[in-house]
Amino acid sequence: MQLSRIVAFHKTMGDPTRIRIIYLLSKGPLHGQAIAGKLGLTPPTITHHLHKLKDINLVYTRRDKNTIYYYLNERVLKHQAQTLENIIDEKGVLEEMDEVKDTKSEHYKVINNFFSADGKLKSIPAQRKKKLIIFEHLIKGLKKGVKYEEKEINQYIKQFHDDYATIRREFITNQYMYRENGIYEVNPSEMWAKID
Amino acid sequence: MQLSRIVAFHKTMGDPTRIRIIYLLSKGPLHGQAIAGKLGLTPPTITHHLHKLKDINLVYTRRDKNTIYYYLNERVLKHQAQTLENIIDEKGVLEEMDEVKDTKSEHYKVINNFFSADGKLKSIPAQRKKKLIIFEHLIKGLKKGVKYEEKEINQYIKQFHDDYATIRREFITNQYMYRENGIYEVNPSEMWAKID
DNA sequence: TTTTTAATTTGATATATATCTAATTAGATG
DNA sequence: CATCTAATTAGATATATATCAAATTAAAAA
Repeated sequence: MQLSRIVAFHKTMGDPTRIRIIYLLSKGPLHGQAIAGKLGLTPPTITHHLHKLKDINLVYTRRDKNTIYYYLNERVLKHQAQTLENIIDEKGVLEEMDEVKDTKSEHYKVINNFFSADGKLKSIPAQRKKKLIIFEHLIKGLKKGVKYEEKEINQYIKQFHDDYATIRREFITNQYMYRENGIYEVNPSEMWAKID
Repeated sequence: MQLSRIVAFHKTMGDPTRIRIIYLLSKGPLHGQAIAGKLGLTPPTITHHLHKLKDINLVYTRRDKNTIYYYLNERVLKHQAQTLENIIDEKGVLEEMDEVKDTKSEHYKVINNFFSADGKLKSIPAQRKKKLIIFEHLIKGLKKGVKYEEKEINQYIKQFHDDYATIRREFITNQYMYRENGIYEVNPSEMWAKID
């Protein structure tokens, strides 16, 4: 898990209105005006918060005629809860912080050049070496041993770049993941394409 | 759990510097200037963050001569992680938002009644059953297989309640821990006093 | 007592953000 | 097309906060 993602999650959770929204949605989907009504706030305010909740992938939407229903993505909540516990137990949670990766390393530079301040991928590097560094970075946001559906992978990649199809394909090509019957899973790192 | 406590926790966690501090402390206690050095920030900034971390009871301190060492309170992290998961499992995590409080488990209720908002133990329950629930909760903050000195045990208990001597004695009486030559260690849970 | 060291407080600055009203957009329906 | 409805955007305001330099405090050492 990347530091920026952990921070983004908690920052989003650190607001009473958003916790209330999550609580409401945990009992079933609702549309915007219903949420606004229940919380005594205006629709623009709700839009504002739902946008932030969508940014961390905690809600998703389904449209029915003119009305958009908001659903809670419980998987993300569970996953973040585990990450919290793992900060203490596991080494891997915040691996990017270890001093081993000194700030002058090439990896760090490439990542800094291609990711914008808000964590989005500005473009996909043309150079193979840099491209692999970026992909390796992205793949770390996925859990090992977890089976993902294709749309989950798309959703995850879309956080960083619109062209999720290309990146998803590259994940397979470079053996960061494998696919079986439309189910994706992260490969052990020994199988990944070699950067040097 | 009160809404305000959940929000305060996540608001505090929603900052990269504080996550870094937590990560550093998860590897062992450090004093202020050491943290400042490792993170490339000034002591006032670290003070600022440590104050916020103390507000949610996530760190505690021990003074050694002129130097104050900061310790991570892992129990609080675990507890909040559970709360996160329980938001969706309708265990009454946000009871103040919902009139239906009966779904709460008895353990949960007792813990909520006897712990104050900032995680301190308001009093030691008189009823044996409740008392054991509280002790079981406290004992989970200690590591299994680790040998503690008596003053370490005292230090740990003092985070929650001033009368550490009584609680430490109860730990032994109810077989949550055993003592040998002044060294304490957590017993396997089969040996603990039975609550029902 | 004087000096040293670590931590804290104070005050300033820059940035972020929660909320509202008013205006606009996107679909659906007549 | 014209109208209705739900959602979003734009712009404004008020509040919070992360950070630093400078000044101050607290405890230990000399």
